[in-house]
Amino acid sequence: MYLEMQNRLAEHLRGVLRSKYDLELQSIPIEIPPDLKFGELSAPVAFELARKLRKEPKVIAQEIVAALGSIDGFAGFEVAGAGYINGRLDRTAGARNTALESYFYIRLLEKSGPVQHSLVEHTSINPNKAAHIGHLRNAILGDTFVRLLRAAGQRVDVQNYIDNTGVQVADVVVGFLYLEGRSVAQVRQLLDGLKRKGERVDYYCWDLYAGTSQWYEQGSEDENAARKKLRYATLHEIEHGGNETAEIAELISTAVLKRHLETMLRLDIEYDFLPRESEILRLKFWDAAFEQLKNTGVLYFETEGKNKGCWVMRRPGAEVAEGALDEDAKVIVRSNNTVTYVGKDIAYHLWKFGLLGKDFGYKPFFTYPDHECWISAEHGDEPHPHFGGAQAIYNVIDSRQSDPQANVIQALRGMGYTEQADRYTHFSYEMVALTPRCAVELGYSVSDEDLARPYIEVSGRKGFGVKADDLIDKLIAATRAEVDARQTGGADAEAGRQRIAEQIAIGALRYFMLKFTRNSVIAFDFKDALSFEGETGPYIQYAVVRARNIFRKAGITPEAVLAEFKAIDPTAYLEGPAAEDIWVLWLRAARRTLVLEQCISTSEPAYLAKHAFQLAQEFNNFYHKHHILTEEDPARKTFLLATAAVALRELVEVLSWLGIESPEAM
RNA sequence: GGGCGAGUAGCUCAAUUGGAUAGAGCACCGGCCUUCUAAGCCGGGGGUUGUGGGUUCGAUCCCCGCCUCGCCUACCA
Repeated sequence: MYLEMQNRLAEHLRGVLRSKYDLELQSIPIEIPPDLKFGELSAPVAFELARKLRKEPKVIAQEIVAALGSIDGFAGFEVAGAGYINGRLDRTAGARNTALESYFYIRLLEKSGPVQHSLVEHTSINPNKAAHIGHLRNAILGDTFVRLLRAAGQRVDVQNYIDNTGVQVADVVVGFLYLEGRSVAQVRQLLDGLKRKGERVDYYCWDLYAGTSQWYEQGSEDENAARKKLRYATLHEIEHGGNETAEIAELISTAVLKRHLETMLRLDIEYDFLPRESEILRLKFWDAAFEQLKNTGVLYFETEGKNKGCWVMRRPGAEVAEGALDEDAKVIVRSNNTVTYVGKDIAYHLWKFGLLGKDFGYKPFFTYPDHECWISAEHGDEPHPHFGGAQAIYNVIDSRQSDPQANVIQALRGMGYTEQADRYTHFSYEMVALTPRCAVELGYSVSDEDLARPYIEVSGRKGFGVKADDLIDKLIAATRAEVDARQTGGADAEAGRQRIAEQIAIGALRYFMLKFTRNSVIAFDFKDALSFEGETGPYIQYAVVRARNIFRKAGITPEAVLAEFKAIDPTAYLEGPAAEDIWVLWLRAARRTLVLEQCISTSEPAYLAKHAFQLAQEFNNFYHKHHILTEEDPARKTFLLATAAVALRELVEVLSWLGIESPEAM
């Protein structure tokens, strides 16, 4: 409702400016005033025009208000402060519209035109160790953004890129081959053994990877040099394929990848397609990209300076005089003819936009209750769904990768794909680090230098961090204890309690990862993450449960109440000082699509998290002040029930967009 | 050296992207359970928004200088 009214006001203002001053403004910002005494919507447009029209803002505002007349849905307009144009809504109409909004989905961008096809890539954990809290932030941000795009009516493919031939996988393979001295058969045996015992392969690799990383530095200088050589020899065998080393890499990376999918499924996170580095290499994506890059002049062969013999590209924003040597250029093809990571990434991104002229093979890999997740293959199965060829892409990758991401975008732009470059979003976010206190708590030895820092970066290489499954287990144990203590659902609700504890635990975790804006570093601490009070997921879920209890006890459904609400006149209950706090709740409820649009245009899910919290807060406030079931005036009771119904509907819907379930009881 | 980000209440973070009196949570202090569940509600103290200038009707936000911190910047992947 809010978004609709905002657009309506902006359109009318545009019309007034056109007819009265012959002015055409690009955008007419409409804001929500800081206090309800200023109305529900406000336009500071008069300030902007003051200089142009050489009049006082206040005078301009008065002229505009006079010309505005009356607008459907608004009770009136007035000038306040130094020249704000404040609009008051017709509260009765506003409440009725809000109550009418579909109980489940409202398609925000139903406007006109075809449905946008977007591709979101997230998670992308190297398949050589267990997922940790940093990966959780990535996956939760990505998954939530997918939900937001889908809520707005977009068609979205979810991809999880797998670097199964990189140095990280090579390191763990070195561990199996040379530290543990295992053959392919023995690795296979180990995997079977772990499976039988119900142990997690990714945990096993976590330790082995950290051990191997240490091993590279543990020996004498000569030994270390030899070990590094082994490392790169292993890497090249994996890249090349068709040998035992590559076979071990395939076994391990596939087993670990399955574990990652299981971990993420605990958080209700699913994928459609898993493109792998190995197929990008074997299907020769690079060769196709290289031709295009050379033909468009994005890449040039350097004949002088430190990059002599390499194919390089200019960095974005670099200013180099014509004909001068650009020593700072980015190397894409090394002098030994091998391709850098950015080079392969350019090829991959051409594929994402359907510009490469090549495609993956596809095989089914992981089955979800309602769909299949496919994986890339050199020779795929038929038939298969088609991925790639998207109009817009979002890469959920931490901010440390902003440089290579910018290079890829620059390359696309240079090749003439400017529209695609504009629709390429590096959805960047800051890392999750540990507070020194948390690191000590976990038993890591922490240097004095690190103890003085606000946070310490996690490191898979050092085996330093909190594993995702450990955190989830811990959260569920804590919520289960709380649920048991409260005897949630009655004394013999044993079976349901585990389910509820899981819903609350996941709600707490997802909310925790979403409440911070993307470019704020999360300094992780168990105390904060295990908190269920205040600005947390469980606080919001609790509000839902409270609302549901009202309807349970009243013996009526929210839908039935909203149907009854149509028949009463709520005007008397929406006006006057006593009604302000209730009207505030209605207004908040009416803001969902406005917030959704904001989240999508800024790629910032945190706004919706904040919205959910504020809505819950205002509902709790309302819950306390107005006792519904004892209300004697039947019309007023219907009005109060309708208020609760709208709040409940919005809470459940917004939580679902955040990937958080709404438990039946708490 | 260059690039990006950050610096806001004791702590952790917001601030509708330049708007009206800078707000939440935690922590601390004090109240509220015979009521639709206290994972809750109400009240209280807490601020020179790192710093110095500039731009304008208006700056936490934009520009310049300085200070502090983090990350990126290799023909490694």
